[in-house]
Amino acid sequence: MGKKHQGSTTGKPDGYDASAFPSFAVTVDIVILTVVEHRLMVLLIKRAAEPYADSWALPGGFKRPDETLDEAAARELLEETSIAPPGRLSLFGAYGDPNRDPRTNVVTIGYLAVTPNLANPTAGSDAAEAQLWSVDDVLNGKVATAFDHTKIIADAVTRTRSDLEQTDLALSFVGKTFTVRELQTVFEAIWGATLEPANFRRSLLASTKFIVETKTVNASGKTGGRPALSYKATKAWRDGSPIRRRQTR
Amino acid sequence: MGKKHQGSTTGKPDGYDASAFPSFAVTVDIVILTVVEHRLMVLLIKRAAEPYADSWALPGGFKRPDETLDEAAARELLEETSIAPPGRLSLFGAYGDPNRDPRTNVVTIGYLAVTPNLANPTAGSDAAEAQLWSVDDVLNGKVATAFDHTKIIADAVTRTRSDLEQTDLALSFVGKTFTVRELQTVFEAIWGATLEPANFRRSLLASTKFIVETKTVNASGKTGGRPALSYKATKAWRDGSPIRRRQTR
DNA sequence: CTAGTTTCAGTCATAATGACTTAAACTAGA
DNA sequence: TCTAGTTTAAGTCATTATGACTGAAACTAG
Repeated sequence: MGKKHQGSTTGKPDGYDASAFPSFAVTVDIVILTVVEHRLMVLLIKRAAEPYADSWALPGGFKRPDETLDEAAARELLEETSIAPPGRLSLFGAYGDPNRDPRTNVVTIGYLAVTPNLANPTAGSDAAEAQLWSVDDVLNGKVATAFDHTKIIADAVTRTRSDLEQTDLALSFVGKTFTVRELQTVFEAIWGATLEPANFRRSLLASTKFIVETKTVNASGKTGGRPALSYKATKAWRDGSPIRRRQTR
Repeated sequence: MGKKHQGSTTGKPDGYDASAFPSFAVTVDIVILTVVEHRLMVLLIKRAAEPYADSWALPGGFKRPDETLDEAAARELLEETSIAPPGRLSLFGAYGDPNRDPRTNVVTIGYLAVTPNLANPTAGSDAAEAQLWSVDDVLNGKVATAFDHTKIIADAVTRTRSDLEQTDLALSFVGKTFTVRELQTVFEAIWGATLEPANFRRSLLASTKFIVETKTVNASGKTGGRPALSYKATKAWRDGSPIRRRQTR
């Protein structure tokens, strides 16, 4: 605690002089993830204007002075994608590199949203502008993204991988009822791993039941094989995921 | 994707008109944690000026336009506490509620820093202004904090509890060499739990060695008992903590 | 009716964990 | 100097969790 402080101990201005500190634009960017056909996908929107015209960008926009960051994220999600407030909309990062936006100083807050594999996620009046992309392709640079959005998506995926093990995030990727295989597909797609179906099932149905059978019928386009039972999650998942990521030793 | 977008698909301005979007001050606030005598402590600075004069606040300050958020956090940490760049300085949250600062629109980014239990952490020329407080006391409202800093500290602690299980964060709380008991104290203080010393030791020294003995002597003010061996961490910790938090079933 | 596929269920050996017990090495006081 | 108390280190045992399989059950497609 050697150095002396200037005025306020927090460095914030004592008075109201708005010109005494640099000003920034603040935006929220939303990483919407879903699993489609065993692949983790992210929703991106094609930019029409410069900079980064024709590049693919995360949905998002400016925070307003009279709303919280959470509210801004929920509002932008609805405005730009028509996706209803999902069960989960969580902040995972902040990005403020000086030149991340060539126009002005923009600090953006990254939010993570997850939706079940919708029947036709990109269908809509703006279908041509919004599209699901494979996360692998985005992170491998096969998709031209705007700003530092590749980095933001990478961080969101890292958080998602971790939250799979720590929370009940996996349930956000499936519907209210689901089959064991559907759940396993989520873990496999996000972790990029293959799990033993029998062991996976056992972990969910061990002494502490993480899922219980339901009578609902699952109408999936099956290709053959024994029909899967339909399950729903119990509250046990609140205390941590039953599925552990196997560390590569 | 129902609603139409106005101009830019990301909601960012197409031109350069700085008045087209609301401006904010952006600050970084740093939660510095350490463990002293079995208790998790946080470093706070007494505010001299309004608002919240005489309240206790997190060290922090304004981000400059020409620096990254990480750089701003490192700079403010050094300026306000003279703490050298710690091994870890990680972003854990962002706070932008409309009225969190009564003077102007301030969005703050929360950073977590951790230091070993220094011999005399608050000693220095400004000792009267900076002080370690028990995290429990802060979260129980026994300390008058400025702004929404109690909430920020709570989030930092939540992240710390989680990172203890996921990363090698625990090592940041101790020196380069340490005793098994010192490490256990860190886990116990942060998780608010008691661990079996024998099992704790076994987890660290199992087939995969997370710590190895060193020849250095630990000069701690002992009160009696068998002298503890000195250990240092191995790289095995990179793949996840050997100590798991026991879920309260 | 048969082959193929997928879900569901069980076995077995090994690893990890919680709860203890015991030994070792020191300090402090009688 | 001896003894009680304390702390670290090390070992035991039963239970649970996990990886790797095997096999039965229930469907589809030809």
